[in-house]
Amino acid sequence: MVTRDGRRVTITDVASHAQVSTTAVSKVLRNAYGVSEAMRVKVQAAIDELGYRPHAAARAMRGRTFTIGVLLPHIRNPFFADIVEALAEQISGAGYQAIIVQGGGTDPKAERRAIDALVDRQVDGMLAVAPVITRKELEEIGRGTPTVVLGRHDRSPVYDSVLDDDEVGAELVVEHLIGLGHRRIAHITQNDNVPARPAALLQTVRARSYERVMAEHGLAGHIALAVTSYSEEGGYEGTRELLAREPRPTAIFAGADQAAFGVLAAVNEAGLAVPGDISVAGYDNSRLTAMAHVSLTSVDQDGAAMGQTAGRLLLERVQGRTSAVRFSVTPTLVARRSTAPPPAG
Amino acid sequence: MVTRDGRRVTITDVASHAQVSTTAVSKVLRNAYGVSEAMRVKVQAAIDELGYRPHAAARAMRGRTFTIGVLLPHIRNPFFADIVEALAEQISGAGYQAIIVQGGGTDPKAERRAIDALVDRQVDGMLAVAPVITRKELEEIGRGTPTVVLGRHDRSPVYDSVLDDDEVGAELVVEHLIGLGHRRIAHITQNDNVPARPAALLQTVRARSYERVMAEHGLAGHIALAVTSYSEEGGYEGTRELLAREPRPTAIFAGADQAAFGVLAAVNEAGLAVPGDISVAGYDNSRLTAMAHVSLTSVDQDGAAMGQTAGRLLLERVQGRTSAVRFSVTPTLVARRSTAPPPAG
DNA sequence: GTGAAAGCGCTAACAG
DNA sequence: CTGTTAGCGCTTTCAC
Repeated sequence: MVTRDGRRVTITDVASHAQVSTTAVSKVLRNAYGVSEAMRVKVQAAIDELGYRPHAAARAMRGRTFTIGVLLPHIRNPFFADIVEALAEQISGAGYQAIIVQGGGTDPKAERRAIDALVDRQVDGMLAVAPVITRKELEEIGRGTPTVVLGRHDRSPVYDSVLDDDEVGAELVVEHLIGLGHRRIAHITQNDNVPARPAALLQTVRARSYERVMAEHGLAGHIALAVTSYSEEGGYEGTRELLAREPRPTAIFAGADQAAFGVLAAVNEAGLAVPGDISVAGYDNSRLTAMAHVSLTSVDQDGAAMGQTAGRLLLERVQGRTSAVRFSVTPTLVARRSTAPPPAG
Repeated sequence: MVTRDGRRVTITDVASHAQVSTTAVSKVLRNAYGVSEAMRVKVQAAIDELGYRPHAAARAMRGRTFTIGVLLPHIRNPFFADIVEALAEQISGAGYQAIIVQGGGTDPKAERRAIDALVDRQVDGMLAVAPVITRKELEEIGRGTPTVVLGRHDRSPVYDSVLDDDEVGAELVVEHLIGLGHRRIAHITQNDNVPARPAALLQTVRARSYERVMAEHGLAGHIALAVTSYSEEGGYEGTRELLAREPRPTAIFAGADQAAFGVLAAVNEAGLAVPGDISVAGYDNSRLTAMAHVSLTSVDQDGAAMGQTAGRLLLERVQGRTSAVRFSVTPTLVARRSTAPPPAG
């Protein structure tokens, strides 16, 4: 990949080595129309011999970069790994590479900077996971760069959407707990003060769905929300708050597994047993739920299907599709040992 | 950031808008030497007014990309998040952006592709976290792109190294367990069949250190290794294997927290208590260790310091430093409730 | 089917 | 201190 004089091998080196024009090499590289088999073989041989790889930045000046940018709020949630892995797998076949940038968690300014960084690097497409900026901003970006938004509930004619049916997911959990006999079911949610409309955020959908199902079962009076965050600390703090109420809940539904782990810690610390005294459920079905000391009831939302679909949609966009599509996965409940009937009395 | 006709705003637009040359704009952008204050103000006004952002790919053709590439084996380990966050924080002040690519975990081919992707995108510097390719390959890459390697124990005059003193870390754990009275202490390690020399890998260093300390205390006969992987599944499988031995260990030291969580699950499933029947210790001091149902004894290796240092070293390299440096953090033991004296008898 | 040449947006000499 | 100009490596007309 370097010439005798230490320079990087360029398309010109390949061309002169194969005794053809740079145009011909370029065409072979891109499988473009109009190259004879003989030419293809000759050029490919030169490419292999010199170990040539196209210079992505130079490509970016004219055509594609063969790069898909992924915006993640952070890389702490293993659930994101499922999404990214499936995406990478899906696009690699077409010669695409995924690059990841971290947005600022819940800070819209930092998120915007991260997205701009991708746009400035001329990614051919972008997957934005649970972004918090406004729909208007996303559309502005989507007009310039093919975009898939994952995990938001607002609709747009500009970008594609991939999401989990959080309404159903939350419903599954609450119905499950009610079915076990629980009435005092609490919920831990996340409240960000972000530009995006609350109804567009998955945490809002989960919380509203929780409230709705409670009300439908005549349990509106037992609605108890702890508004912290989808993190271990958030789950821990929220639980301490909920346990201090009188009477305390017999079940806690955390909006995310990470928060549920914090719930387990707080419940345990309070000298209470799971599920003997308190049932606990999470959301995401991350690997640790199965592994946890007390295996955790959770909602599976098939991150692999979401990531794979996002990849496919982006490739389609690069291919030229301009209409927006919306893909929703239906979650399923995975009941484990952390939920059981409430204690008698 | 787009002109009336939908084109992206370029340096030429800014120049004509401010009635100056593109050179002047370029100099202002880069804080280069030789611009009057008046010029700076005028150009900056035009930049702000037009919402101009430099085109990273175009920059890459001539000078810097202001991009640092980070290679991660995968994004499942939250410990990596500490490193990346600290790195991003450190370099953002200098106007740098971090982009992350996933190597193939333990697959050297995929890892090499991921690294090449960064090089092809002209990153100004690269942080390779726990790479598994050979030192020779790393040096080849390091000659072309400023490189910091994190978590490897081999030395190189070409790239910088940032690492945890895994020898000390493992020693702390084993001494701690021996101090509590344990003799049958088992260790769960990871064995990859990778191009890198085993001695260069942190898991080997931890395992060798475990064996050494055991031997030093006359416990060579009690050395028990389960060779699986640093993952929940690896910890789980390794533990089932260890518990089947006769007599079974009274303590299990997992080489990574993720594996330790699998240990907890397997121990629990076997109807044994932690730490009543079996003490468990991990490595990494990830946040969940404090939160876990049974809070986990672990080794803290200050990922933030490592990430921050990696960022600083990379900026120094970009600035022109060519000599290689090596930075090692000294780990500390964080004893929690998962370790206690062995059961009597 | 093939190649010559223009040009993407920027930076780095170099002149003025 | 400021501007003119060449050219980075590639893709894309457009001749041949």
